[in-house]
Amino acid sequence: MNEVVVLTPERILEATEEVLRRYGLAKATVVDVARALDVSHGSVYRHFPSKASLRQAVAKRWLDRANAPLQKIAESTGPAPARLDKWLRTMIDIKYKKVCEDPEMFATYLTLAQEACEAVKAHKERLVDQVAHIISDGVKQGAFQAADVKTTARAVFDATTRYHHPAHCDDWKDPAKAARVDALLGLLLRGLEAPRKR
Amino acid sequence: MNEVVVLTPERILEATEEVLRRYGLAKATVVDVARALDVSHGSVYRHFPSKASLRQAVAKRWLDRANAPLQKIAESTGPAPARLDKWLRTMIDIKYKKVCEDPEMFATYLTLAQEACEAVKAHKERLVDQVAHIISDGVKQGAFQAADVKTTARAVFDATTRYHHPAHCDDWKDPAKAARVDALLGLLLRGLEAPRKR
DNA sequence: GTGCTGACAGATTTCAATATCTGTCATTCA
DNA sequence: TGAATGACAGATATTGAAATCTGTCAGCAC
Repeated sequence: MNEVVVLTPERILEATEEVLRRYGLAKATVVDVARALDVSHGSVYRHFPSKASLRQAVAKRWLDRANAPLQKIAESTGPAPARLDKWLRTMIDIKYKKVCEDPEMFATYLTLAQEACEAVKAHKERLVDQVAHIISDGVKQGAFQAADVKTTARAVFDATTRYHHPAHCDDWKDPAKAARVDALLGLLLRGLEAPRKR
Repeated sequence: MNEVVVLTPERILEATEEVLRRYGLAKATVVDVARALDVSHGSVYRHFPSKASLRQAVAKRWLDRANAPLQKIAESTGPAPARLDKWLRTMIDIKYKKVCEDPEMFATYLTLAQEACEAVKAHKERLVDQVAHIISDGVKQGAFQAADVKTTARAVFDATTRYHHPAHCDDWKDPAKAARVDALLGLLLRGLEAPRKR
């Protein structure tokens, strides 16, 4: 029963992540990936048309993994204000933990993400939709006021940029971060709960 | 009356900006600056101890210039909500115009600012103090609610990061920007005006 | 004396030769 | 027949020698 191990896109992505972790973004080559899988580099090109597309696929995988827990919170039930608070704090935490536990890999993913900016745009769109979903629930529950849910969701997402956008990750070790996040989320939630004028 | 033109720090900074504009950040050398002033490069080192300090001084000048109009608004009188709105929109506009009218020079200043991160920190502190000043007026006027003015000011500053931090300048040409800024500022002002719970 | 110069040492950058990698494809192997 | 190979051309990265720059300082000029 000598199972022949077939070369799948999934296995290639796995190996690519390993190579990126080991060699770093700048030094990782398609030849390295092929070597890790014990195949010729031509075989890799049978599954991915270019090195760029391989990198994109790695970035996409990473974004999908980051998305899953947030999706879950967005789709849960209960009072919207607490849910939005939790969703935002979870997003902030996910990013923070990622950068803490493996800063080099975080930098790698960051660069990959910049290259795959279309995938990032789609990812952000999904996140804003999740916020919109929560806010929409909040409006139904009478807890939130919002003229345009999607626009409001985007405003909330924009307002927290400093704590989830990787460009600001150097600031995340600020010891006053927790207090600043509290102040920011408090301000936003009060803004959502407030009656709109005119 | 053959006035002898003396070499001042101010003249050196002027020449340095000119050299940066002409050659770009990477290629600009102290020798170039000296040549532009028609002196030996040793003379430049009489006024600035190092190339790094010269760059820092250029960055500082730039930050100070950007600060002036905002300071004016912060110190003016009248209803705080409108003043805060104007202050934030002015800050956003200043950055936007800078990046539009000369993107290369903006990139240059951005790198200089990263090097002179202490000066940037001080600059941001000044800006937050201006926001705090406006919010403090708002509280006195009964228009705003704020437990801790400085913390609230920081939250407002943080919340607008996406529209004033240079890391996001690529997003500033988004045609929906104006609408998104409106939504964000509206949300923040409602949050400031809302009564605090508990 | 004060301010500038220009020659210098060590650090940094440039440049061109060399090595490695990306992406293709005719050929092999099961 | 369809996946994998490995040799290849053109693109990209590495390397080390040469050129340039940074920062210092003894000496010159006013």
